[in-house]
Amino acid sequence: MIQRSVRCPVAATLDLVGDRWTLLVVRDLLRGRRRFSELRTSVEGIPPAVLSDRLKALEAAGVVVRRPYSDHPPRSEYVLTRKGHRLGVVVGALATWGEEFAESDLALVDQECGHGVSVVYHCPKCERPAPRSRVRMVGAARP
Amino acid sequence: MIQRSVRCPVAATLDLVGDRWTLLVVRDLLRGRRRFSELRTSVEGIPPAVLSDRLKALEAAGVVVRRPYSDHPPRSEYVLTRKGHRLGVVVGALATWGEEFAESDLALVDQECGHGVSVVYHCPKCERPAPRSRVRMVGAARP
DNA sequence: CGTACTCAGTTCAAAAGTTGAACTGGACCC
DNA sequence: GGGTCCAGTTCAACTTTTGAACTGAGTACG
Repeated sequence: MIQRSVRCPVAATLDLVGDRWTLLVVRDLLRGRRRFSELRTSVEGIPPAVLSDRLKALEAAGVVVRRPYSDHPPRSEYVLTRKGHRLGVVVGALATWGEEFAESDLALVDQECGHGVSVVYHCPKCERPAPRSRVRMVGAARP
Repeated sequence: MIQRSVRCPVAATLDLVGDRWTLLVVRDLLRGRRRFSELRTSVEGIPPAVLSDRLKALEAAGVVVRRPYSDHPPRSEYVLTRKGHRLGVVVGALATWGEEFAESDLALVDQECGHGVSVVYHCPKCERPAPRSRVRMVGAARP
């Protein structure tokens, strides 16, 4: 994806993971898939050349690491970094919206209570949810 | 975007808003932009033909409504529906990730307390945040 | 030993999507 | 009557994606 003169975090994120198929690959890495062949079947319809490309791009972006687990024949698996795991919230937000507004039969659940969870705004300092209506995107000069 | 045989909410959402530029258009609609010319300048670099296409697709998906505000010359503005406003959490999640992991100088803030907010998992029944580590995507047969 | 099959990709031509630049056609401005 | 703004459209060049076939090393079966 083309480098924009972006300082917008949304655009910056989409530059890294906004290409077609990329977030579906991340979704399945989050679900524990690690190998090329696993991803190839679980990301339904992805052409192998695209999967290969996306994994290279995700590696270059520091979202996954490639871990060889055999030399002969050369075999690797792909594991999310911390940076990659944090994309879970993005995938979760897409899932939450899709559950409400598109046809689907998968859901996010909290394993402890078993309830369906959603993705919401949250103020970490006040330790409380921040209602949608109160949230704005603003310029914030950073060092 | 091509119709997949998907029941995955992530894929379903990406089918509607996963095309290049689409979420940047939504970002600026969330920021209150309404007119073609406003969007054209605020979504930096978007070719007008693409903006036109994306607005048509968002309208077809029920994410925006086109509201004529003049007959001669014909002029419309584009306003998010409830469905469209709910994409705020997706855009917010992309922003949260981008703030932490990519270069940016915009932030999400709660207007009431003034603090930066992030996007997190939340269990509405238990009324508490759900830690990332506890959240799983599972099959959930729906009527 | 020979054949089949798996895994992790690569190759390549055709199709689809994107870009950039120019153009349209009203309305308003002076 | 010339210039500008708005909301787009047109089109050729370019890039990306798709789908199908192929590779090459290793394992498994008989």
